Amino acid sequence: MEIEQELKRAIHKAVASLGIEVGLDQIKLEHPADAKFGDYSANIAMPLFVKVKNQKSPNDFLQKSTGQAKVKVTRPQRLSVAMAGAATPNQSEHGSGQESKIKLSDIKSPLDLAKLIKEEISKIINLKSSIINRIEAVSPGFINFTLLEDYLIRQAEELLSIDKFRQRMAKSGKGKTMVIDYSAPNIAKPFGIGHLRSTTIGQAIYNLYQALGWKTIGDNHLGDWGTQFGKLIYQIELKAKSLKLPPAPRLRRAGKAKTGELEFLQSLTIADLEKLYVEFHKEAEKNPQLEEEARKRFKKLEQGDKEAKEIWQKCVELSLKEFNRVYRLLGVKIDYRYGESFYHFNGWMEKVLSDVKKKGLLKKSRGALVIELPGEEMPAMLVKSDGATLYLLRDLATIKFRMKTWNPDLIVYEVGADHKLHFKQVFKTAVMLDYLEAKKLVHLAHGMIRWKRGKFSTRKGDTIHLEEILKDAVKRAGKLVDQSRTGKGLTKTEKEKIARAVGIGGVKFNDLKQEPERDIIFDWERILSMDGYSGPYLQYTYARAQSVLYKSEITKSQIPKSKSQINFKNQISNDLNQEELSLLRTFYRFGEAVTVSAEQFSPHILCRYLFDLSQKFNLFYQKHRILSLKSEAEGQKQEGGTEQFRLALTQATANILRMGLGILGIETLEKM
RNA sequence: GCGCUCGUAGUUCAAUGGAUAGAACGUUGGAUUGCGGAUCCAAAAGUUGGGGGUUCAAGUCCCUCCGGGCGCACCA
Repeated sequence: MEIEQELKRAIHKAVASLGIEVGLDQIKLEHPADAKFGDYSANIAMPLFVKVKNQKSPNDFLQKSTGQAKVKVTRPQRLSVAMAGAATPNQSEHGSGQESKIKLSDIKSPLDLAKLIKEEISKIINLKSSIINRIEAVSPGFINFTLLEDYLIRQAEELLSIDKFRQRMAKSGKGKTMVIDYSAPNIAKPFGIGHLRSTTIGQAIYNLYQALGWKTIGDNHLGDWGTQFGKLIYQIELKAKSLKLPPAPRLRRAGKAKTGELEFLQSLTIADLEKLYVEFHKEAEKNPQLEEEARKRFKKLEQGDKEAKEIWQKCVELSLKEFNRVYRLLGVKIDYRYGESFYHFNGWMEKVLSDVKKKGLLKKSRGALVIELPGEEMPAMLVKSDGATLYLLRDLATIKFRMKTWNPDLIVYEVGADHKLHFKQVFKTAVMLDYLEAKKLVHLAHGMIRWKRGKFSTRKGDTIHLEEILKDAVKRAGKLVDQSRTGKGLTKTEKEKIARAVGIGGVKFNDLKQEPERDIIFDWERILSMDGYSGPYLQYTYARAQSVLYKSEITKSQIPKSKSQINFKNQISNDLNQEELSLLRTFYRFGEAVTVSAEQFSPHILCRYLFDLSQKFNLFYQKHRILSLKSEAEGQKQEGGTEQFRLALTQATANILRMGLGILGIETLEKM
């Protein structure tokens, strides 16, 4: 990554020495899609050419540049060009006896300018020729850089030790703290497929920032407070009444806790709660009065009613049991679990309300407490007209709490796109209350998993349980292991472990490989797919690489800990072949893939990278022998250097896959 | 109605404003007395929803139309 900065500085200097001023931040480098164009490419000559041309007739330039200023407002980069005239001091300052044959004024095309810049860059970069092999100016005006093989090899060597590489990667985020709010299933509702995205993407973002050296704090903001409990309480009361069961707390006080409503409560499962919730909504459709009843029950709960609290608690218990099962299956562990109720029981919402009052922002509207947001039609509602709280208030309380507890540089919400408006309101309000600056708040809104017709609705009961999918995935993976040719020598427990890692890894990867914001149409086959661009493909590549490394030790009877000591030094006797080179050219971009994934909150970028690497490795593997053959006569053996070198390539690939998959929350297997 | 968002091969998706729009699945054909065939290679497949504009350069930015999705205070 340092190389990129260095190149940019060189280009900047080169351009300046031609008497053209551009900001360093306006120099852009990219990796050309086609490897024949080198490793880095700069397009600076093309926009500059236009500017340089226009400067020739001053009037023209004025018109053009003002006209463009208008257009460019929306663009991030704006070129400011101050071209030196023929006899400015600028020119003489840089002009030496070595001045290029082509003059700036003679330039006819972007390509000419690119050539001119290239000449200047060559002068600068020649001094550090241990990095760049070739610089070319090509039509229509790109300047392409090809890295030196030696440099690529040095980069690859860094990857031979995972620990060292991790330390290096963790430099950029030192001292920064991020809180990420993810998963957040709702109590008394099943852990549906909708929460898969928040959980896997959120965990990946968490891991990405951690890899970059941030202090990361994961907080599972459970939906364990709110009017939905009013609905459940109502429905449970109704059921208990129809069973002629007296309310629980009274019985308990009377020492007869084993019967009645309490027993009914004890007998409930999460599936029952789900059913009750759906039943409520069915009834409420016919009789809107029920919504009112539910609101009353929630208000009772919020005011501390014992009976209501008992039912609530039971619901929380039941749900947590289910959630923990799913998290265990997923292999996800979230640092904290401050649910919404935490902010009720600890008085955080009152604190927020008093802040609002102090700022003079509290308004009453149709009996409810709201804040008016400048530029927004709708005010943000904090408290309902009946005095019960709303989730916006709880989210504000959450921000206040998180700032006080961790003082993070960034708070990320991995929550579905259907909450966009909500978070817009939350963020705006939090800034108005001076809790933090707007730039510290990010809503990473993932698209919905939905049917062809529309989104899943818990209210109608048409959810798909995540647990069911995960179990199915493990089952399918199990079948694959049985069929696999290497599966034969494995024990039953080994097979089970593999099936689990492959099944769960497959589901997770499937969710991560797509850009987060787009909707996903639910497709049973797709979510369980295990070939092509999939988790198991990457896992397979890793296992294959490990297998080669393992064998290399057996044949050479090396001790295991020497594995990571394979190195490139003085090992290359021949020219690199195309596949070796393409691996080397992929290796050094790993850190960049991690950084970009994190910055853009897009794990799919890392997914792409890892898949690309795997494809390249598999092709390399197919075309070239890594280990020398024992049976071959001494003289015919691969030269030792080649084997060492290829083993190092294999080791680097395996290490990247292990780190990368680790970040994605996917297990790697030594055998599968 | 208003706001946000998406529309790319048969399907599912990529593509920091750059070069010939790339993958995977599916289809067709091929590869192994060698390190794991859960692999690899090749081929066919595209008017990037339509139209206009900005730009040296547009799938990408702007406008407009069409089509899907999400949201629009007393659920979360």
